[in-house]
Amino acid sequence: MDVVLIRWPAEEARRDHLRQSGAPRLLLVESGAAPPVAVDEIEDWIRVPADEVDLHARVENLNRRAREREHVQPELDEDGVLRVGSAWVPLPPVEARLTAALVDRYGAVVSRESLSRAGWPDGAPGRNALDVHVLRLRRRLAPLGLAIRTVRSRGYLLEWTAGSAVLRDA
Amino acid sequence: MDVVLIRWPAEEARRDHLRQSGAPRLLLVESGAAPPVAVDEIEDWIRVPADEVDLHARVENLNRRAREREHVQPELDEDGVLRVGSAWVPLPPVEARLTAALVDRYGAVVSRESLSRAGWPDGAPGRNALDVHVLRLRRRLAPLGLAIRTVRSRGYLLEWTAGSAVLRDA
DNA sequence: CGCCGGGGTTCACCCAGGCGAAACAACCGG
DNA sequence: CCGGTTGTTTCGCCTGGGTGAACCCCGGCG
Repeated sequence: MDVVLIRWPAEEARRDHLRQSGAPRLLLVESGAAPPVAVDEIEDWIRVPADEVDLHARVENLNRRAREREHVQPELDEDGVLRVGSAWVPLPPVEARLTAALVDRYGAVVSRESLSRAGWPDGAPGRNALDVHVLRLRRRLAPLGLAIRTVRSRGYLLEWTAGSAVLRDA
Repeated sequence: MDVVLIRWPAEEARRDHLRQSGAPRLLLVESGAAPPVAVDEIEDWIRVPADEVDLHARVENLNRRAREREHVQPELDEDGVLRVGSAWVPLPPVEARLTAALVDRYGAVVSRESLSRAGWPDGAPGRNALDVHVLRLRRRLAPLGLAIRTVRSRGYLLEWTAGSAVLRDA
């Protein structure tokens, strides 16, 4: 998960997009432009033209912060709010139940059947419903640095975006 | 808790001392010196001489982060006056009661029902009354850097705005 | 080697309901 | 009489949830 450099304010749209996908960003503020207001923990800015050393220092800092995020446990409260550190995302009912199941067995594979039962306690709708909700959930969780990985024909598991293949057992 | 400006690396000892006491710091990096490696999330640095605007932006950013970290929350007194730092707003009766409920469970979701009961202890008016008051409350709280976030189908939640305009400079 | 099929992903589209916002009417206190 | 407060209606957007279909990746098989 590398830090992405973005020209500011020229590439504002790109910044929002990257934020959605949970990538750390360094905004290169063009002279004359007002500095941005930080939208999350993994964003920083620097005035250009900038010293190579300074730029590098800020990039490193962002990288470290992105990595630190992985040591926090995601928490889902009763009101469908998923929190990671100070960041949080509201989850709609179905996705909240799915997330509960995933967080519950965090880092381990949860079968499609379990998920389906978790999401729809009294009968699942079409077979595709689960896939679609997983997709939506993925997008919602991305900004928090969480990813839902597929284990083909087995199920899904929840982990950190930047996380390597390291097994993290309880 | 105001941000402390420190010359770097001249005042390194002072920086460590402030870090111990949990104060937010902005290091003024003298030209030629290497940028510091951040020791925590309430420290930032800027190369001097620096633009006034840039410096201010970083200070504000640190203030916001420090506030979050300390779990500082707004205070509502008996007379319907909401205070945050040195700024304040008078709140009319209904909105004061709603705010009380939100402040009470600060940072957590408050259901529409709870809010409705808080605002109108003996019987709620029409269905939309709450929506409208939340809207008005939002406008009143915005200048203080407070925002009421919607958690769809669950309720509302009070928190600090990402880009608050609250100035608490010396 | 190329075709095929199953499992997954993604997209477009639909409907329903929650919520936001503006505009208006009644009201209350000075 | 006037400005601020409160309640209501109405309109419309956006989101949540669901379905079907196209597509893609990969392993198996002729």
